[in-house]
Amino acid sequence: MKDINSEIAYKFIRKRILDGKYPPGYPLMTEDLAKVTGVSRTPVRDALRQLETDGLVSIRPNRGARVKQVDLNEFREMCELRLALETYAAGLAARNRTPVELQEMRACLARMQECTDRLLASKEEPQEVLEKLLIEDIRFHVAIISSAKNRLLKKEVLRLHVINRVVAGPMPGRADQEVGKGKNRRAAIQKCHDAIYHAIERGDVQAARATMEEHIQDIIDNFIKVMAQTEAPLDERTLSEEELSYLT
Amino acid sequence: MKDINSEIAYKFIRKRILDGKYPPGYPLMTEDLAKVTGVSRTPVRDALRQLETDGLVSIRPNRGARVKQVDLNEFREMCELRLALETYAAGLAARNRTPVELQEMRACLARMQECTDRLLASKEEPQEVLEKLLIEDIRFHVAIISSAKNRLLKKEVLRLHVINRVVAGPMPGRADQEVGKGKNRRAAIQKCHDAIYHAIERGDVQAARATMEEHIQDIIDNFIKVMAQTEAPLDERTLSEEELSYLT
DNA sequence: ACAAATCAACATGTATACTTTTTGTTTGAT
DNA sequence: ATCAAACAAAAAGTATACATGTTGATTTGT
Repeated sequence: MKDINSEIAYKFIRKRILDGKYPPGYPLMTEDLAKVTGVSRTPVRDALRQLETDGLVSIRPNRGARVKQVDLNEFREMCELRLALETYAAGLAARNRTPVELQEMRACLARMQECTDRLLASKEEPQEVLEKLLIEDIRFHVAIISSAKNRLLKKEVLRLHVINRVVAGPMPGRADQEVGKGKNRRAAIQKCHDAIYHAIERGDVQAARATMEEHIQDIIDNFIKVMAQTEAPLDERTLSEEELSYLT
Repeated sequence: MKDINSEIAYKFIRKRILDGKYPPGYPLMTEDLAKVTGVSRTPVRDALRQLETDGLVSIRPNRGARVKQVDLNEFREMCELRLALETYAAGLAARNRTPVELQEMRACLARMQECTDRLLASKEEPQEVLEKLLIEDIRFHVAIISSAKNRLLKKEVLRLHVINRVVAGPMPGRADQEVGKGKNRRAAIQKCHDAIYHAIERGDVQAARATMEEHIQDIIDNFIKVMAQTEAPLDERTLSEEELSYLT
């Protein structure tokens, strides 16, 4: 991010958080991290601050840093943010997309269709295909956000996706959660994607928004369902007051 | 924010940025700030990082920090973000608002109406009334965001408002820009606010969104118009690559 | 005289010693 | 035996000295 050494620390810690080696709640002590990363405490602290703004770490004054734990309420809030941003982005994409971006989306759709077909054909659900499907799904969504031509919007959405990923756990085992389990569901998702694509292609802002909103809402509902039965909700309340400081 | 001393520095610098004493582009040198704030460079650096995540300061590696300058493109992007978030928030508010929150909104509307009436009556436009109008306007919007019951969303919107405020310059002189100049325009805004309120009151999600979107879009259009004739656009490009790091 | 390279100054980035705060344990009184 | 207060260990926060990089001016070569 900023400097050579703090960037080393940043990348190091971030990687481990995304890998799941530092799971949510894991205490991140500056001295230990300094030893492990080979830099001093100062750049480690910088890195932790940066990770805090990424939403991956929470720092409490005089009490150190931990890998962020997201309780169910905060998760809901993050989902609503995604919904607001990605829906709006789809509308922008319908206005601003270029031919090559449309081509990219079509390519993603085709590759996803291929994966889906393969899954429908075989009785088992090979992990490898599921993961490929997930990757293409992400690509598709990123292509749309990119077409919106708004870097801030894109950055924010990607940030939320990354946090989501940490909450959900590491890559292997995520695929079936996100891509959907039943064959019906998978077919439905494919249909959704098609609808979104066509709305964007014909420049229909309202339709792009509506279809995207429905799609994301569906993903989120499914995700929360899976999450609620898996995890025990953990909390970490910090009451606001930003409203007050805002007018002073 | 975090620690005692870095919080001192944070508040100190933030205040001056919002006051306009440190205008956009102003170089923020750690040593100078350390002297002025009475703390050492370390907490000053922390404060600058925090301000960077607030979007008020930009830090470039090995080249120091400056008060953030927003070029016209980035400003447009921020506006689109606001549009996405506040529009969605209005929809949530229509679902989640409580009676006392509705009361608060009505109170704001009444006070704004009073201001508007006073302005329509007198020939001049006393600065004091304009500022009161602006304050009530902000209160109204904050009340809506609060009713959405989403702290993340609210925090993000307030963050954008603060940046907007810095871009627009200090309080005196802003009022006429934001509140609108002509009497027609002011009446139109009042109508917009009423429409938004009624949609939220009757729990009409779609109408709340639609009216809010129209309203914010109108504010933004006006703002950009004023801004474009006032300022020469300045740039500060940093090419992304976050898309790449996202999949690794 | 102008361009490029060099050097000096200055600001940022880093390491480390020092201070303060937190946290858990021991000890003492009821 | 229980609770509380004092204390000790450890980690965060802070200050400062040192290293590294940037900037702009001076010098040198063509």
